[in-house]
Order: sequence, then structure tokens, then C-alpha cells
Amino acid sequence: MNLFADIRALVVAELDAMMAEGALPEDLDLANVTVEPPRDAAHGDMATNAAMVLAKPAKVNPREIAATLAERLASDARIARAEIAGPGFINLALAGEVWGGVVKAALADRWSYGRSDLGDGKRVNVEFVSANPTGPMHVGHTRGAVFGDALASLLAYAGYEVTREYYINDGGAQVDVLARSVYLRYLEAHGQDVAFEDGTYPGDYLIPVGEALKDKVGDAFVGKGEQFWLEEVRDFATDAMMGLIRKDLKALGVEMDVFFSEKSLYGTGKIEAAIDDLKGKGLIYEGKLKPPKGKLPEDWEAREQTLFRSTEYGDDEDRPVQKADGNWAYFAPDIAYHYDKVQRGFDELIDIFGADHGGYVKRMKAAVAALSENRVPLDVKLIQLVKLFKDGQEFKMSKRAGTFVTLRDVVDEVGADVTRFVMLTRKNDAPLDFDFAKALEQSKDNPVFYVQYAHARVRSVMRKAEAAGWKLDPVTMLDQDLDTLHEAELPVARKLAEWPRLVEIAARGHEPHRIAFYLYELAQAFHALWNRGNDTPELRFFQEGNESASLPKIAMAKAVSVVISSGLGILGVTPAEEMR
RNA sequence: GGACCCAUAGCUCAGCUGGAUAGAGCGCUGCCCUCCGAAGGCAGAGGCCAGAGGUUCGAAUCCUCUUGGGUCCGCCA
Repeated sequence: MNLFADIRALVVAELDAMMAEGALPEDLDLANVTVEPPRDAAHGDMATNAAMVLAKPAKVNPREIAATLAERLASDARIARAEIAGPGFINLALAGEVWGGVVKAALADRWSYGRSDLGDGKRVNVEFVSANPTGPMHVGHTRGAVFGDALASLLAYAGYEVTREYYINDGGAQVDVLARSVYLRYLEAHGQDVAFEDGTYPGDYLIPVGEALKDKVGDAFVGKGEQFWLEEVRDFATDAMMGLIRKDLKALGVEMDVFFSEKSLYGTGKIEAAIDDLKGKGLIYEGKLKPPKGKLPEDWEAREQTLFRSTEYGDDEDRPVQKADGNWAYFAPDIAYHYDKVQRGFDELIDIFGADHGGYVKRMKAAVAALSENRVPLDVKLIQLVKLFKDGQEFKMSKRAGTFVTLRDVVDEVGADVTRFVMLTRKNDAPLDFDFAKALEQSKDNPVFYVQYAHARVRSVMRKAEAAGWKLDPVTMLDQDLDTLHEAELPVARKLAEWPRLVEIAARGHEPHRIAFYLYELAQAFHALWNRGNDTPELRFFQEGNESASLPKIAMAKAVSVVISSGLGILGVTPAEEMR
């Protein structure tokens, strides 16, 4: 049930009828007609802009349309009042029993209340994290991981068929660096003194990998040249790193459907096939790029290279796919990878990048547009930086100073649930402050706590009711009379009614943070009602010894917990049974 | 020099793809716990939505320019 969609359908039906009866010209486009919650609750429960949107194309005064439409709407049983306001809004006050219906819909449908068929079963691929397999994940990756996972869940909830995917960058030079670094640890494991020079990874996390390599191959690589061991050590090391990353992801509660290896694109003809596809479309040519503006690299000189005509698809420059030495530029496997995704038949692609990769968005979109002949839209979400705060002070990370904060550090300290929720309390393109102390604080300052507390309060009420021997089964709950809610209860019911609509808005915009904000607002409405119980005992959810008065309230509380669980479920957060 | 992102209350941020008198939390001011649901609650002050133009019934939201921040800018991934 989606109350807003239902009422909008009613408005559209009345408009159709008016067109059929000649009160309005036929074939008006109703796409822009909206039914929304008004900003000010004094305006009623819902408002529609229909009259204003249609006034111009219909060449009729908006208030005239509004008058007719309002009258027709008012005759529907669900509408208590329809009033014209301002420039031509129609404010709708809904009949009391509508709100009871919302509560019951949540109780009856549970997890499905709020689900949408917006996606219509379309297949969408969400690629995220894709951290280089050269070390453990840090906090920056964490935000991308949480965002991608929540977005994927959100889209699934909105009716898409979702694939979560991780692109393993195991084909470039950085995995050779990894291999050399592991080789040094390997020598170390054999008792040699080693020096980590520039261009190697000195992190401690490679010590066990070096030891494991020793266990596997003994001293077979000691004293041997690179050509002898590089490939094997590279595979060994990337496997080890991916094992580490998988464990980190698991600790955070992220589970990928597909791990796609960049290396699998080399030597298999896949890159060539993708480039050939573009070549067939006349989008590949040999040429020279203009020098970049501003300060030039010292050794810059114009060179003939193989270029992708990305400017055809909105990019600012054509982009090299092949280096001067004949090897593929990093962009080539990226093209091939996205070509593969297109060929796998996805209807939509989403890439989640760090903000520092913003410069690649246009070329990636150009590539996908060209490869799919504009069939498959690619949305790229950029994740801004995370600033860490400890004890109120910004905590600067530095690999060199050893103050490098990993995903594991964060999860160990505050837990996966808190980490995830906090990471989603900001939209993806805004920087995020992560304050360790605040994340664990049990106060209203902390949105995680506030939302969890609301859920825990509901559970507490239900435990009390069960202890009192009351029946709380679904049939009993649905049987409660909720036709006339108390004025103090309406804000909660209104919030519950918004849930399905909010899911669609969030899914459409690829904006999981809206779920977190919504949950905060729902919790706020719930806590406000709870607090009314301090002064007004009749409003309490659990009223000692008064089962008949309590059960309708408990039904409402349970509906709140249903929606909070659904919302937290999308965010990947476990609802709290009690606060400790 | 160019590209992308950002600019909203003292602070941290929402703002539903253009709707009515722009919201929340913190901070500030004032009330509210003998007890029964205060790890708080209620009320209030606080704004030229960075600035200037434009588009229209209507702009924080869309377009252009300006200012001020962030990220990035052949053959590194």
C-alpha cells in the first residue's frame, strides 16, 4: 500500500473523468501532477498541484480547475475535506480511518510494506569498493562499501534485480609492487635483513604473507631473479590480499555477488573485442592530443597514440586507450570491463568511485554510451572523504606516521551497525565527519542511538504486554479499532504513510541517505508520542491492567517497529531489541 | 588554463528531480522530574538559501556569469 500513490491515482482518475466530460481539454499530460505531503501540517495531510500544472495547457484559470476538482475529490470516502489554497493548491484532509488503514497495512505487510515495483525487475549492476588488492581497506573504502551495499539493498527493495560487484584491480603495475614487497617479507622470513625502498609497501600486514609464502615454497625463490618468481608471488599476494579484503567486507556485513578480475581481461581477447567494437563504430583513431593546459609535465611531448573519440559522447577530450609503448592504458581494461557488463545484459549500471576519480566520470559514461549504443545508462556516484575525529580533534591519517585507520579498526571500535549508519547520515557527495566518541554516545546527539532506541522501546512495550499475558498475534493486532486516532498519534501515522513514497524517491535518486534521515524523523515522531505519555497516561502504549486500551496503541507501536526494521534492513543495520 | 563537486541558522547538515510562511540536531534563552515512562520534554530567539542576472503562475532547487572552498587534469591504476 502506498497512500500517496493511491491518492494520486484518485486525482488522476478525476482528471480523466473531467477530460472525458469536456470540463478539460482531452489528452492533457498529467505526468507533472503530484500529490505530496505539505510542508506545513496545518495545510492538511496532502496537497496536489494539479490545477496549477494544468491551467496553462488547458487554458483555464487554475482556481476554476481547482474548484471542480476539489468538489469531485471530496466525494471520495477517503477525503474528509478538499480546500483550495494559495495560487491553486488543493489541500486534502484525509478521513480518520485512512490512518488506521496505514498502520494496518504496515502490520499486515511487514517487510513488504514500502516495497515498490519501481524497478520492474530490471537488472542493475552496482559496482563498488573495488579497492586495489594491495592492502587492507581503510575508512575511505568503508564509506564506499557501506554506500554501495545500502544502495544495492534499496534498489532491490524498490523492485530491481541487483548484482553487487567488485572489480579487482589485479592487472596493473601496483600488483607487481605488491609482489616485490611480499618478496621482501619472504626474504625477511628467511632471516635476511631487507630495506623497503620507495615504490614498495612497507606495511606490517605483509609479514604474515611473506611467512605464508615461505611455508609454501620454502627457499625456492631466495636469491633468484624477478623473472623467476614475480608471477607466482604476484598471484599468491593478490590472493592473500583479496582474502583480507573479503574478511573486512564480511566484518562490515557486505557480501558481493561477483568479484571480477581485471587480469582476466588480458590475454583473453576481451580488451581487443571491446576496442574492436568501438573501432567498428568509428570511435577509435590514431592521433595526437593537445597538451594539457596549465603547468606541463617536464618531459611532455606530443605523441601519436590510439585514442577513443569520447568527445562524441560528451567528454571534453578524446582519451588514450593505448600507451606509446603499445601496452594498453588503464582505460582500456575499464572499457572492456564495462563492455562485459553491458554484454551480460544489465539494464542499468552504477559505479561508485572515490571523489578523487571524478575526472574519469565523463569518459566512463562516454564509453558505456558508445558500447551500449545509449541503451544502458551509467550513473557514477562519487563518495567524498571521511574525516575522522577522536576526542573532538581531527585525526589525520598518514601511512608514514603509522596513523592509518583501517576498516577493521573502525568496526572493532564501534561495531558494524554503528559504522554503517553513521556513514549513511550524509549524502554521498558531502564530506563526512566520523567522530568515534559521538558514534558510541547514548544520547539524542547520536542518530544511530536515537533510531535504535525507538525500536528498543517498542520491543520493550511488547515484552511487557507479553508478560502480562496479552495476545499480540497478527490477527489480534489487525483486529484493533484504529479508525479514530488521537491527535497526538497522527504525526506517527503520517510518517508511516510516507515510507513507501520515500523508498521510491530514494531509489530513483540513488540516495540511500534519505532512508537514514527518514528513520530519524520517524523515531522523532515516535519518541514525541511516547513522551506525551508522561503527562497523558491514556496515550501510553502499555497501560498496566488495561488490555483493551493498550492493544490499539501497541498495534501502532508495532507498525513503527516494522518500518524501522525495514529501513534499518536496507541500511544493513540490525535493529536493537534493547539498549545496553 | 580547464573539468567535476560543494556553498542553506553561530556550528554540523536535511530540503522529496520547480510549490505555499525554508527545516532538524547541537549551541543559546525560558519553563518542566516527591511518585507513576526525564540516558529527557515543551516553548522561543536565530536566515538577503554566497552574490548578480535570466527562465515562469512560482526558484534554495533549472540556465548564465561572478566570488569563495574541495577533487582532479597525457603514456599511474
